[in-house]
Amino acid sequence: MSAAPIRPSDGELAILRVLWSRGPSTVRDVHTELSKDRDMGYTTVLKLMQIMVEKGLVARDERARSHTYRPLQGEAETQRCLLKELLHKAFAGSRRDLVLQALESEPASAEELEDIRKLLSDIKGRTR
Amino acid sequence: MSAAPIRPSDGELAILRVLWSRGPSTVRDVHTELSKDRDMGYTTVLKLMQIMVEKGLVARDERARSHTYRPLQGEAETQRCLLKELLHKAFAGSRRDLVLQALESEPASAEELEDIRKLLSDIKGRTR
DNA sequence: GACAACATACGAACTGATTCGTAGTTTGTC
DNA sequence: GACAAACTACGAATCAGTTCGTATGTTGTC
Repeated sequence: MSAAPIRPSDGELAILRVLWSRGPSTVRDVHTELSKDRDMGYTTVLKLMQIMVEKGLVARDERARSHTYRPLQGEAETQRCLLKELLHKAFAGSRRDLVLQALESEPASAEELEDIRKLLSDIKGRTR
Repeated sequence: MSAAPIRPSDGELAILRVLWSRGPSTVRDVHTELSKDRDMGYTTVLKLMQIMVEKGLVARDERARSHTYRPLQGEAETQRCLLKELLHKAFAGSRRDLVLQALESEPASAEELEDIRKLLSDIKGRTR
């Protein structure tokens, strides 16, 4: 049994997303990547990543002078964790309502809907 | 054009949910309701609701000694707002992935899936 | 009128998250 | 060796959200 996923804060999530897409990275890598969007100092990212080690969100390889970090929990796992939280806080646990609002938020394109329809029949097939 | 919905904090959301389900309520009403779950002081709820007035989340009717509060934005609207935020923070904007994880989180029941399938074809019909 | 019950107002403490400056260490180059 | 560049460590300020104690005002009952 693996441990329950840890809920990352917003800043932590932003860093995790870089690690998920780039694979193990240094603080500089992550900072460079995040700097494309927001404007944050290098040591801010460093500090955040150090905290993430303590929390068990990432592991650090200290063999090289520039430590490399890798995520300790998967993207899907983390997404489910955050979604579950929102499900209970805002939707009283109704997944139906959640999906409804997800699809209503901005008009979904036809391809998007078709895509999701396929997804749904996949899951149904599996459940059967 | 109505104003963009305001993102409520967790505590504010809990209060809004009471107001959505009960309709206009006093601080005491809300406190009584929330006390069933968590354990929080009366003045904590009061303070929170006062802040919500300032933020424009709720309106206050001061005619009676016990002021009554009503929500200024709807439940669905607020849900979409929160969902949209999560969509971009955690799913890189992919609604498909979001719906996928929503359905995978806990195994969905057959009825639940069927329910959502209907929902989907409704939306498709509308888009067409 | 005195008192108890209950209401609002509000300052202040506390928490978790974020941000960054500064200090000190290691590495590479001349 | 001296210097610049790049790294980690860490204390401290700041901010939003939450919590609650205390002050103060109103109402109803005896």
